[in-house]
Amino acid sequence: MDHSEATAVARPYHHGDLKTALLTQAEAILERDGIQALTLRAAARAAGVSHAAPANHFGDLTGLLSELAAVGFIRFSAMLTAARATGGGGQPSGSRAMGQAYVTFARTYPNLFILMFRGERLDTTRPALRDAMDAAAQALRSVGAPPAVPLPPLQAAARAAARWSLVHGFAMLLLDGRLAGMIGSLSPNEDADDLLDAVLAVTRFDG
Amino acid sequence: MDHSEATAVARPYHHGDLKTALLTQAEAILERDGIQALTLRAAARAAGVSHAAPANHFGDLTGLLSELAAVGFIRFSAMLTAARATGGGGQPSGSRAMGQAYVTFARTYPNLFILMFRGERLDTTRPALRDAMDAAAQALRSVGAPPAVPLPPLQAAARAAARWSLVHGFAMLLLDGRLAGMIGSLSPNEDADDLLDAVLAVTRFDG
DNA sequence: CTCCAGATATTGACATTGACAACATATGGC
DNA sequence: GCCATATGTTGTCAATGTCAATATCTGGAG
Repeated sequence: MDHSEATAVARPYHHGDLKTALLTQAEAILERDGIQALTLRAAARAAGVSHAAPANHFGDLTGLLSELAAVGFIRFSAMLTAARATGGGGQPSGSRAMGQAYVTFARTYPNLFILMFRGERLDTTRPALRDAMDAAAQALRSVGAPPAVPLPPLQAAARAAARWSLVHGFAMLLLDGRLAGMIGSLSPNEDADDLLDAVLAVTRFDG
Repeated sequence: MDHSEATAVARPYHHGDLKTALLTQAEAILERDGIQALTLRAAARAAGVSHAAPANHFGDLTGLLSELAAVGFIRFSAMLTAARATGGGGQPSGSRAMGQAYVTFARTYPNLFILMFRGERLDTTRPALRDAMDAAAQALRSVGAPPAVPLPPLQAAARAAARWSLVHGFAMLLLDGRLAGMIGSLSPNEDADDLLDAVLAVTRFDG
């Protein structure tokens, strides 16, 4: 990996690990300046390479965004899995902890989260993205203790979809500022986390 | 409104109702070709005017998208209000009917719905958009019968946020294809509407 | 060790777009 | 009737995605 010297003076023709560097810079641009500022050329500039260099690693802009979303899904899966392990003691096997982790991820990496869940500009046939999404889906699916008596498929699917929809909708509305009014009307010492706690406490999936 | 003839042969220098025409064409482009195809110049072409004409009515691209989102919110409010009136008899004052109307709107105008709920490219300080969003928020807020004994603010906010998050998250995940696997695993004669019905039936907000 | 095929990076070009400036034309109030 | 203003056009510029042609490096076959 290390080519002795010649790394500092005149940068070598080949970068060495440009794909990783581009993804790192792309995420920095995404969170600092927004999705509209995340262009192939901006990532290339940030990495110190020519404007066409990214094409070798990602093909087109969709490729770069898809690989970046894959990075996000891997990180997302790790956070969800860690939350399930930590909040293990609870009744619905870490369901609350995972809901909080879901929203925490969205608030920590807001633009990345939106990119991940906006299929529009993603190519889900890319293996890296497909695999990362599968991992995240599996982490999510492991929520909720299996009921004593097995439910009919529609009921089981409904509970899973309802749990996911609740936290996903909350995260999306929060990121878009749609809950700002509601949060502003609470006590001054209550914030979005408290609202989420109350939402999770108030909602039951046992129709 | 009608300037006798001279409308058919050589189009007059002034369009007459260009703002409306541009919005109509913009929505057609949005739903037919996707958000990335909705450009100022494409809308101008579709309306048969020069590439810089839209600037007179919308300023910049954000202006066009914001006005289009406003049109969407007005239509959205009308659908929600109609659903509440129709499904009135139910227990939680049309809550189920409004949830279904919410998702029906999203499925009928998917790209418009996503545009409306992606603040990124919208200017919510535009009066038209601000007003339309306020109307929609009020239509949504009118869901759920006020409880017999008034709840503490956090509880009340939590129920409202939970209802909204549930249907919004379902709509978003559905539009993004994230529920496709779940729906595919149901009976062949069950679809997204059935899953939504089951989700709404299974979920209670009475923690 | 040599050499070359492929991977990696650069340069240059082109069409498209958003935005702006300068100008043309129609409209409505006085 | 006349002009301030709204509305529409033409021309231009920088930025971007994408492609083609070219340059440079790397690793393995011989």
